[in-house]
Amino acid sequence: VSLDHAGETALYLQLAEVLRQRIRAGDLAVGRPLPSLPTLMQSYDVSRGTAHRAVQLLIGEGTARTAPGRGTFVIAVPS
Amino acid sequence: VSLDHAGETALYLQLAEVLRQRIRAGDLAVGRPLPSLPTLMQSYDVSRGTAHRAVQLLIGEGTARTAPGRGTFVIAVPS
DNA sequence: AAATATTTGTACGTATGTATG
DNA sequence: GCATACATACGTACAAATATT
Repeated sequence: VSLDHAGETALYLQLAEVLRQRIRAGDLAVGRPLPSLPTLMQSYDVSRGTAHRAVQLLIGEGTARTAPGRGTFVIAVPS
Repeated sequence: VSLDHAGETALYLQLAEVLRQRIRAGDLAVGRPLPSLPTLMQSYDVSRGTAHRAVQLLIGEGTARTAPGRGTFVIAVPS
């Protein structure tokens, strides 16, 4: 699953939606950590700031929660 | 030997080169540990991440090797 | 044997500067 | 001018491995 770097939709929105889909599909399960920012950066070819912004969306939606120094964990399946 | 915090060259690149020079000069001898990350942070006024990144460059070049929990040791003199 | 300290690795959050559309 | 994106750098925190007391 790759992002459209030339598209009209912001990368951080694309990445957030990809992550939501992976959670819905069970690829990223509740209680498990999201891929780290460095991993997201590599996997989707985005910068730290962009990866961070996407994850912050999920946190704002109540889908994930950050444990400082440990990671960001899935806490709910997004609708 | 101080780093140019306002310069154009990235700090981690400057620090890596300073360490290479110290190894070439024999100040940091083969078989001896590099300064620890906290020491590098203090000595050169950089953050942990910056110090770590510089050391990783030396490791990638085959100049140093990490012994987990003990330190990072000089294993070769860089060209 | 156990608690403490040191060192590394990893990760997050934030800020600044620069470039592009 | 503003939003987006990247690179760099800071500070902080937790875990694992090792060393010390």
